[in-house]
Amino acid sequence: MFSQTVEYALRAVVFLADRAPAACTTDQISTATKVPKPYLSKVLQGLARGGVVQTQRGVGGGVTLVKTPAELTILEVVNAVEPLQRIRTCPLGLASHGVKLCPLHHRMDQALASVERAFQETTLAEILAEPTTSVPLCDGRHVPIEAQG
Amino acid sequence: MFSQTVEYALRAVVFLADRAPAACTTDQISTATKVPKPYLSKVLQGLARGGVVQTQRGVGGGVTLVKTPAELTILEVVNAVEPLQRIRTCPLGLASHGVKLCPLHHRMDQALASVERAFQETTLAEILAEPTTSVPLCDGRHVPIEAQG
DNA sequence: GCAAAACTGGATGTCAAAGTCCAGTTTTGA
DNA sequence: TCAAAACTGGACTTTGACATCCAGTTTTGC
Repeated sequence: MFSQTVEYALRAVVFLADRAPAACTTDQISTATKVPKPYLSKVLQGLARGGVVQTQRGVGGGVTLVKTPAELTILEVVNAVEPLQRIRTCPLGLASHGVKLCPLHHRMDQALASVERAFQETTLAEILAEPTTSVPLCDGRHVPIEAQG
Repeated sequence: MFSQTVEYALRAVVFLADRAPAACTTDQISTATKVPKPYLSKVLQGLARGGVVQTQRGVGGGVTLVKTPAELTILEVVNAVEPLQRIRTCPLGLASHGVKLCPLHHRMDQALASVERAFQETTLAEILAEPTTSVPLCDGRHVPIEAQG
């Protein structure tokens, strides 16, 4: 249902949000999120083009979020790499339908709308803050030195 | 978001529901739904394996729905050709997570759940009955002879 | 200046989904 | 019986997503 690219982009952004506002290298993100490094760099390029992250070359460089985790929604991340396509015109291309969808495609679009809404309503900060019995982020969660036992 | 195969399967089933309980040939369905005939036959084979339709060879044969339109949901059609995959385990394969999903994948799965719910709640009969200003089915809607002007 | 750290962008490889083709089987009706 | 109507199943082609590789560019610190 969701492409690998979207899954990878979200993992990377969650990791970056956890480390924000520090810059992280592609290597660090790749290791923590288990995304193949060469492909991750492509995904990050997409996120950069979409205005979600900034990159900085050279020693000490890396990737950082443009917005704070509290301002960034899942939807923005998804739309940066692979825009969520709502159904706006009849896929059969029937001129007679114009802008109005037939009942089938209307229902399908409602399902897409519910996904869009769920993604729109969730910020990265909320994901990091969510209480859970397991480790909050899928591995690689940053724990400040002073907080470690 | 939804594959071509799912889109094609739904178009075919909506058409069959409209003609139910009559049998339709692959040719008729292909023409009305604008799905390439060779590929449509593959999709229909999937629907047959999934128990959504029955096929009958030979002169006068064709494809029919196994259930009535009122009993058949969109979800059943989708699951027959391409099961909707909920996220049940951590995609990173972390043993430490067990059955509990991290917040990111929990949110993604909630989005999938909302799609599943929307599809579960809609029957083919509801799609055919839905009032709309445009033609109810995307072209090829059956109008009984006695009702034509 | 130079070497190491990092990202960039183009070329390439791999694989599954989408789509096509066709010879074969079943069924009906004349 | 036989031809036409229909579906079946396997082989093949095409396309795009996923993934890799590498030479090139930018930046920093010594």
